[in-house]
Amino acid sequence: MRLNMTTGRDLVKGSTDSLVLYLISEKPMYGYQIIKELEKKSQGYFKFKEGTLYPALHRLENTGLIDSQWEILPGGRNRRYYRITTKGQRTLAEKRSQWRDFLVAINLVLQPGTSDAR
Amino acid sequence: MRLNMTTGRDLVKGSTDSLVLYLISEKPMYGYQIIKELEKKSQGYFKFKEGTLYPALHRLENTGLIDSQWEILPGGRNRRYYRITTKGQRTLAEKRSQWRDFLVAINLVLQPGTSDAR
DNA sequence: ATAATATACCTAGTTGTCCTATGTATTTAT
DNA sequence: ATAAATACATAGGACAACTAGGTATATTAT
Repeated sequence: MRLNMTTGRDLVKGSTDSLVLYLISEKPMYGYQIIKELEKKSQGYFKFKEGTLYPALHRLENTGLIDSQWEILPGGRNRRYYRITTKGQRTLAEKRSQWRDFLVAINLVLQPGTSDAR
Repeated sequence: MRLNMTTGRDLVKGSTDSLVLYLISEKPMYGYQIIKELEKKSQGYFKFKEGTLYPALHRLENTGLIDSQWEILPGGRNRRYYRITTKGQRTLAEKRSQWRDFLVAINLVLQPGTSDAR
């Protein structure tokens, strides 16, 4: 039943917004494209579900970190392009440093050093 | 309102069980001790809430990754010591490799290389 | 003495993210 | 003709994390 036991995908929780924000910061992208790009760049590791990505995009837009613009394609298959905002860039920078802090903390714990404060 | 915006503690989500499992694997510990040790080792970064840790411990015990034994102290303040099981050790090893895979994937995405598969 | 803090356990209820499943609609490949 | 890919969307359920409360003893500060 529990599929996620061995995949380790739960680690993704909490990093979704950062990853998406980062990708969009490189160049404006639409949802479906983000899913494909993330999968390609990570060599198959990240396979975002639509039920994960689209709510995340709406979340990011609602908090003003990204904004969007529809591109009307010939036919009915339109695309919604997302662009990072100035606020989003500030937040992304913040998230980068948070990520570094997190890694440092993890390494401190895993470090087989003294557990005594000095 | 949203306090967690700047703390970056959401990154912890998904790594709680691994951290706890790792700590216990070093030596048997009781809940309160785990909270304090994690805080000390991480130099203040990890400050697990009781509402986070105790359910996590019960979760790990229910899935057979750890087991517990009460230590009766003189007075009424007893301690419940947790020990990693064989199954827990296997799972911990798995989680280590998942963590490595996750870091690799993240770095692949953040790498400013070609996004073309080769 | 007494109040506050630290130690030590616990859980019910809320919140929020992620996934499943489903829906709509067009285009391309078989 | 039919399946798969492209492209968007959301309702519902599962589950982890936190808030906030509870119980009880020991220690430290006032």
